Amino acid sequence: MVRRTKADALTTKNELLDAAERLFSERGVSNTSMMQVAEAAGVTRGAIYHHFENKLDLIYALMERVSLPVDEMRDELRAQLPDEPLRQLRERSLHVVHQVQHDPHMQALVNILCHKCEYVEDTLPIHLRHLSGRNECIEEFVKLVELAQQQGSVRTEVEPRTFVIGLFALVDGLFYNWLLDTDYFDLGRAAERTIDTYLAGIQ
Amino acid sequence: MVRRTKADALTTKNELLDAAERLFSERGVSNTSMMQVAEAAGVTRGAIYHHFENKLDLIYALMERVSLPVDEMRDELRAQLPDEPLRQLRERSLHVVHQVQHDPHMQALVNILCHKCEYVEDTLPIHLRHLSGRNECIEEFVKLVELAQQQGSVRTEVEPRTFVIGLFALVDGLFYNWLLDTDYFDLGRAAERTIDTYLAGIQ
DNA sequence: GACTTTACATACATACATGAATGTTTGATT
DNA sequence: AATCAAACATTCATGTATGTATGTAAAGTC
Repeated sequence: MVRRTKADALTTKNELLDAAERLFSERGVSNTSMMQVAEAAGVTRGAIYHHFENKLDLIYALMERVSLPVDEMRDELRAQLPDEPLRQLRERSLHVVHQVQHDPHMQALVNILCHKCEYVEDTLPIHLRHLSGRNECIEEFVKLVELAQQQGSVRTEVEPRTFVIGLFALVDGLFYNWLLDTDYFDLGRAAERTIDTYLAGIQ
Repeated sequence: MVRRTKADALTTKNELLDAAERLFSERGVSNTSMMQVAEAAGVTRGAIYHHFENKLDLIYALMERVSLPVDEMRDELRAQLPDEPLRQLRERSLHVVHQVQHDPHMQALVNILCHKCEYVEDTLPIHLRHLSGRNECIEEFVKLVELAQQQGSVRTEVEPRTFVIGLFALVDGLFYNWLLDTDYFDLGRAAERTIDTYLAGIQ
């Protein structure tokens, strides 16, 4: 099989991304060769190197496919619950949890970043992106907690930043452990209970 | 350099372990070859394959060097605080946090397991060990929460298991994020505050 | 003191993975 | 209709990791 229309090329590219997502998530990034990805997508290595520069570029493209809907959710909740900053925190956290639990792409990607990919110098650009996204989100959350504090619904001795770091740690930790063994507990249920417990601790 | 006494051999073995710990933690497991470990320890590859069967065996040996002091702490606290199960939880959690923060070996190992090693089929024995240790510990913690519930210091609608999973997630998440950038927040301080917040949520 | 074993070093065979170079076919353009 | 370029396939050159086999000198053993 040789060369196709532009639409077909896009199909090939997506099949490559799907295959990469699956193989990386199943067998690990450094344990999966470009050839294996190509074979799984039904093409040769030539196809991959035509669409992506190298493995890093491929992972990078995987990330681009997902992380968009986070921002919409923020704006939506901000409009819906303008006077309840803590509920915005809660709903945004639970929303991400819900995505990871039910969206296969999201789940595979978080799994890759969490368990199937080593944090080394080569992958720095990817992880820098990860970190900057996280930090940005933390800043937003801190503002929400400060707002709640001004409203009097959060004790004044609570440090907003430390509290938010804990919330992120809780969610990340739930992902981390759940992805190790998705049968060990129900993610959505555990997230709801534990986040509410954590939130109850500052009120 | 050729062959030495038994004591020297043990030194060589430990230098190999130190080198592996450092390189794995700095550059990732699959990104570090046996030869690099050997060179860093000042020996040739032959030395490694003499002391360890392969890379997995080496990682396994790294784990053996550390995880012992956890059990002592449990027994000690159980004796010291027999009537305060929640404080046992708190102190045990904070103790592990303290270890990760201040013991270089522990920190490197957690870093390796967390960020520098892919969870794939090859490394299954290692991760199974990790999981079984975790689950065992979770069971102990659940018993402590149930005890606290019987004492009336924890609300009855709290599910002990879910609560404990959250506590583990919180601690794991703190490790996970702190190890990504140890300057971003102070681990010990954040752990103390957030764990107390979480515990306050069930009282 | 002879013999065996330990503790490595050296050398080799094999197996992949990568990246680039080159070839080929067909859609797109004019 | 001719040309160009996209979309791959194929091939090759290179580097590198692994495991093993073999060599060797000193330590242990009796």
